[in-house]
Amino acid sequence: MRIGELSKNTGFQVETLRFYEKQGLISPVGRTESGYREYDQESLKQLHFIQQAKSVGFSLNEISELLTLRVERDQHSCSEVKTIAEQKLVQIESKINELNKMRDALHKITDACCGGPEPATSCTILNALDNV
Amino acid sequence: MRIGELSKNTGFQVETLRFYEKQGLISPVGRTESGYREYDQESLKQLHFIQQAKSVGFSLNEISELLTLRVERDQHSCSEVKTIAEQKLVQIESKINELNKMRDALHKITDACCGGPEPATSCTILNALDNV
DNA sequence: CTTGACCCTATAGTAGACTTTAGGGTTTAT
DNA sequence: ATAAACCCTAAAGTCTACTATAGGGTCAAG
Repeated sequence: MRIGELSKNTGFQVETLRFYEKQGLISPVGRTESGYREYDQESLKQLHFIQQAKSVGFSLNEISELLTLRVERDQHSCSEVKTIAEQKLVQIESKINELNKMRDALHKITDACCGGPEPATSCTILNALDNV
Repeated sequence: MRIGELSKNTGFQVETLRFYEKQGLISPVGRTESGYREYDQESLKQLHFIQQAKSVGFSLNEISELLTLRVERDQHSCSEVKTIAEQKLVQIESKINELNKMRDALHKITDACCGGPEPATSCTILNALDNV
């Protein structure tokens, strides 16, 4: 399968696939005489893996690490994999907490504002942002 | 007050202050003969405003917009301000939702993993990321 | 045998929010 | 008077994850 077909089968754009190759995430099985990349089912599987990993919040660097573990499964322990996953979980949760705090703070000052057509001369939102 | 003192009083790095000036967020009251920026209490207030706005999730572009409203309070209505705040609230909430989904998905596959010292040959996390 | 779809490389650009570098004046304390 | 600390500008670099551009081969169909 050439890159265009791989693109259709995975939803990743052709440029993205070449970019992922440069990042070391995937690589073609070989090249045709004319230099075209050739891919097989394994590439397809790897890209599905990448899609899934992205969807649960892993960065490309982290995915690269996970792909290594995936390929070298027998040389690595479950705990190694779980540790990475748990770290990501902590990161996601701390982002959620941060955003929750933002939402609450913003909610509070937004609720206090009348939102009416009158000039914002003493707008509670602007005032709230003023007073530290 | 020169830029170094403003930096100390606000916690923003000197380079960041100059960067903010380039972005149109702040500007010195004037310059000394030798070209040094000079700031007053208003700069301090603006930077506190910026800090607060950042802390509730506004981007620099949005803060720039808010600063304009802040300065031209009488020419703008409360509803203008509130609209911006509410839009941001919606954005923050949708980010939270997205992260919640990620957390749940990751939680599910992480919980299923034993996390033990055995090889990751049939690690449930790696498998989960494999199977779309 | 030519046209269009497809492929290649290398390099640059995008967004956001800064940080770093290079090169060079000014002020202040000793 | 000199060294440290501080200030200036312009331009380039950082990070993430791509996207776009320029310029140029290859393959299948008509």
